[in-house]
Amino acid sequence: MDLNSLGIAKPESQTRVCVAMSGGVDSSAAAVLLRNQGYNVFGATMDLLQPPYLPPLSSIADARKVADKLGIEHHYLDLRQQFSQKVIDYFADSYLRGQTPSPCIMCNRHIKLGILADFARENGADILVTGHYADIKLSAQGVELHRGEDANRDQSYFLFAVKKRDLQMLRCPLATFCKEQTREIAREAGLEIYKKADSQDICFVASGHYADLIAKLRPDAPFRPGKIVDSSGKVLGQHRGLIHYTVGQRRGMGIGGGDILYVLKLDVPNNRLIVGSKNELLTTNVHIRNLNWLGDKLPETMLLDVKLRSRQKAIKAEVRFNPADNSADLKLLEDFYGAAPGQGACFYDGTRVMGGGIITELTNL
RNA sequence: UGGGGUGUCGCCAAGUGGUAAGGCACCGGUUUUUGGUACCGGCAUUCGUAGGUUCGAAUCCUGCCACCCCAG
Repeated sequence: MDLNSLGIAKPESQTRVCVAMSGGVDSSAAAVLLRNQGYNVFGATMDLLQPPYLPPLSSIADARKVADKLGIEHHYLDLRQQFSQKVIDYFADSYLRGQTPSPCIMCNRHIKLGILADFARENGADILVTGHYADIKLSAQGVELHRGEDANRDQSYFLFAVKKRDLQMLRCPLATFCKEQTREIAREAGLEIYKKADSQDICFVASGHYADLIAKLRPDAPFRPGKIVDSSGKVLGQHRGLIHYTVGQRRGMGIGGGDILYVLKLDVPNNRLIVGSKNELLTTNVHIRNLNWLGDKLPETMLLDVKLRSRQKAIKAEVRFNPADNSADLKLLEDFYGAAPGQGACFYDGTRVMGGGIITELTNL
């Protein structure tokens, strides 16, 4: 039996596809595409937000309208509790430790894939489709996750922590379209949402006010002003509370007169912000935990390209894996400034995402 | 009190008669499924102050003020 366009050995009409429908342009267009190809499509919309977070922007209603218009089955999932635990709690607790969380990575692992993938399987789906901009390639060994063609829009970084099992059923059909084409698909299908604005920023935080949210959730977080010191301990100024800073940050310290200063470290126990020159920010070794491997067999060591921040280009690194505790040590072979604990380290072998982990410690030489 | 020095944007700092460089900070923007980085743009009609000389001064002269150093 030949494989259909989604890599399943069944006719389209018997291939059941769950589309994660946010109510936005991308996921709606994805639903259009698959329905038009004759797949047995159903939509699932996750309800993620509840007070005191941002209101859900009417996207659930939009998703339902789109499903109706397309004439496909639609399911509503109330995941507010799970989202709050797996993403928002993680986000807040990370700040308590003086780290810089990547909520989108956790959301993709636990919610958008994780729970939703389980739901899709329970409802007989062979495939889960999302609007992510990343390239899924099928090989004899299974599904491979690759970078999206357009490096500017590539979202593969945010998917490295997805469970291998969930990745097997993931497809991202938008990876070959540009945004205009995607909108056109939605418009041609008669969907009103075709001109909706792109989403951005953290979905549960009003732009520019994440500290307010943490203050509500974790009154014990490091909000108190304290000293800004250089690496020798010399006091240079006052910070507004460690919560407002991240390693590698340059602005917001208000210290002028000398060279450019960057945040080197958040010293939570002493409530001090340690700053220094760009040279001091150079990171040579990074330790990661929560290793997620998407390749076939975990090697002992491997030369990989690693992306340590979403918008930073990948650099070469020698990675030594420690399967015993699911960690890895990276020796960076190119200059990298400002790796921040809490951020994701995504591994690439060429265009393929091999997995990654969460940065916990740095060594600057 | 005597001798010397300094006073230019929040900070550092060019500029010694021709009509205020630059850096840092700050602000704004671009990029963006993480408020980082990067990139772009803005930012002293005014040079401690009051007078004077001059066609024209932050730059020369005088008084005053402030701070610093040495002496006492």
